[in-house]
Amino acid sequence: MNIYDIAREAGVSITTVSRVLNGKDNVSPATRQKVEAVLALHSYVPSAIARGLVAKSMKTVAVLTVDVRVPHYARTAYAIEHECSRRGYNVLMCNTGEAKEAGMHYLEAVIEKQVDGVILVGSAHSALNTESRLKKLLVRTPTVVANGRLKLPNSYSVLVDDHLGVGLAVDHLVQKGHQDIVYVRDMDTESARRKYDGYLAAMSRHGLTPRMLDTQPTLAGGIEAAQAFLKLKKATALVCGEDLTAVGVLKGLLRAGVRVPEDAAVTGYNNSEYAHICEPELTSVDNKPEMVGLMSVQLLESLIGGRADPASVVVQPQLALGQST
Amino acid sequence: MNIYDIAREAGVSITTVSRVLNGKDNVSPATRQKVEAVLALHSYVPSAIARGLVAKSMKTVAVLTVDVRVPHYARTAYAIEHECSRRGYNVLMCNTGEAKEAGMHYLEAVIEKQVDGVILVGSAHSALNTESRLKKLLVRTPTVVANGRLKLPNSYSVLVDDHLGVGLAVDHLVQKGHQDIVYVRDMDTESARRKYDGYLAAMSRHGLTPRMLDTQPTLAGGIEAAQAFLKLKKATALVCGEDLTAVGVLKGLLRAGVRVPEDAAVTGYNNSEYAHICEPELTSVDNKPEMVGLMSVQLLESLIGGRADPASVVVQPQLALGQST
DNA sequence: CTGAAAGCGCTAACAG
DNA sequence: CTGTTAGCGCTTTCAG
Repeated sequence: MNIYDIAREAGVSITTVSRVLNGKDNVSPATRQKVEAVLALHSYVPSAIARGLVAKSMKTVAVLTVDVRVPHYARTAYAIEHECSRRGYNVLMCNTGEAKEAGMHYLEAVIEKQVDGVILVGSAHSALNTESRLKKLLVRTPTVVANGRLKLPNSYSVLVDDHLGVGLAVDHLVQKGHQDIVYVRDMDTESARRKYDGYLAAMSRHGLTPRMLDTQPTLAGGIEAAQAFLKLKKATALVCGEDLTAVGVLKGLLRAGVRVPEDAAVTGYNNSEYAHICEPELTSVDNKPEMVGLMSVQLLESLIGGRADPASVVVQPQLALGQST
Repeated sequence: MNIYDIAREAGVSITTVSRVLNGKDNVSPATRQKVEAVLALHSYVPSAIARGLVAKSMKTVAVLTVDVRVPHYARTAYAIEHECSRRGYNVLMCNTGEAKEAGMHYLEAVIEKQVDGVILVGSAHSALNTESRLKKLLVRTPTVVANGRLKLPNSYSVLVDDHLGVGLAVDHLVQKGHQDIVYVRDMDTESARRKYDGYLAAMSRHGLTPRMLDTQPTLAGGIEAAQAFLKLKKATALVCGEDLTAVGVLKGLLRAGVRVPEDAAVTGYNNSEYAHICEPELTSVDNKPEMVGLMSVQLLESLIGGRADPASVVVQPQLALGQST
């Protein structure tokens, strides 16, 4: 059942049907009614593909995350989808994993589908910068990177000031009287580097000596970090790069009989559900994924619309206090 | 840059370019090479929209969940996307929320886009059964419901045996010596009803008296349930309908100084990350979202392919032991 | 092995 | 207000 069938059945031209379909006003009430009756009778659904061919747009944007199962990405992706939907776009979800090849593969697929824009979530995607094909692939497609950067002429970023974020955690601990604050480094992305730099800067600002423990961003990684922490002399607080790691640290400390926050304080990052599930609840840096998602879509649409002065945006994180500090 | 430009530049017909693009074998090596050179030179990307118009398929499926931020849905959606991608499909992500209207709205949008199929995740979508438009909307679109049902001729389900799942939890508690096992009911979906029925059946099977507490599927809801539980006389265990609720219950018990599992045992449902984050870790029913996602895609593709005998599938949950029982 | 021509379902000038 | 006519970029007969 296509527009021709409808036109024939209503005894009008396809142009008229198209006009009714698109709510144009240059159709007489009588004709409109006649056409609408036929439309309703068959529950007619126009083909967005055919429309897309003409309009060169399917009103679709692609969102690439490493893995939507990671709560922080899920929140960002949700916010993006929500805002896109509000603006009449649908969202293609892509879980790229860590491998660059997979990311490129997804990009190729969605570029073929002529998505109106692409949002890359997470600084893990910065690795794509080394792909020479990338430039050619994305020349015609507006791209926004949420919390990362891409060196391309038509790509912009929404960045979270992670440097400041970790600083907030350190300042808070110092204010609580801590001096020997250890950083638990758990990832190796661009964003993770900004966090660590933020820690170093904050410690130096307070005239304190930085110390760092390396581990994995998992529960087990956190537990190991806690064990390592307990062997350090007179360290009293841990600043973690991820909530999950912080929860692991908490577990490790509690299992060793260390009281939190009395004997040791812990901070997390992301202020995810994880931070609220554990007991005591974590003090964590809220890096505003909903805001980042919203801004990303705003930025993307201004790029799609070819509007002037799209500028990269920086979101300010906030410290969310829990009982772990 | 379209197929005409390539054809002109390579000095061949568009038909030949199309053949090269699609890897057909009826092209001479020389011609193929010539065309491929031009293709590569311009990093040519064919338009999936134009192809879609001819093929009447964009190799896309829509996945509707209430909210991807819920870990269980995120895991299911991830599994679906992963499997779809493997089979050459892209996935449209839709967060419908609880309202039926929103669900219908998303369905209309993706049906217009001629998705090859739709996967509805979660029994919350069963509410759509009351929508009369639904039937007309989905007549031509293969539909799979993951953990729910839709009364439509061309829709099939992948169901989790939640009745059995809760039964496993009860059996385990009974085996541990518990008699007074309370059910914490936290949702009102089809799946939640199956869980409660499973509880009742299991209790009756063991000749025990069922008791039930009603609350919300949130941390706060769990905490309230724990408080209510403590007022009951001689109850020693709680079976919860969701991990998040169970974590709340745990929190409530620990805060009241009740030791888990010594004084009271708790089980969750979903075996999500939540279950592992809390201390002690939860014994939880693993309802296999990855398996459900995989089966859903398999089923959907057999529907799309018009293959014979697609049948609804039932997945068996398993009990994942933690330290909370 | 190669190309001409028709058409997928729709929108958009351009005439009436 | 309405219809005719071209495409949008591609695949697919059907002839050579």
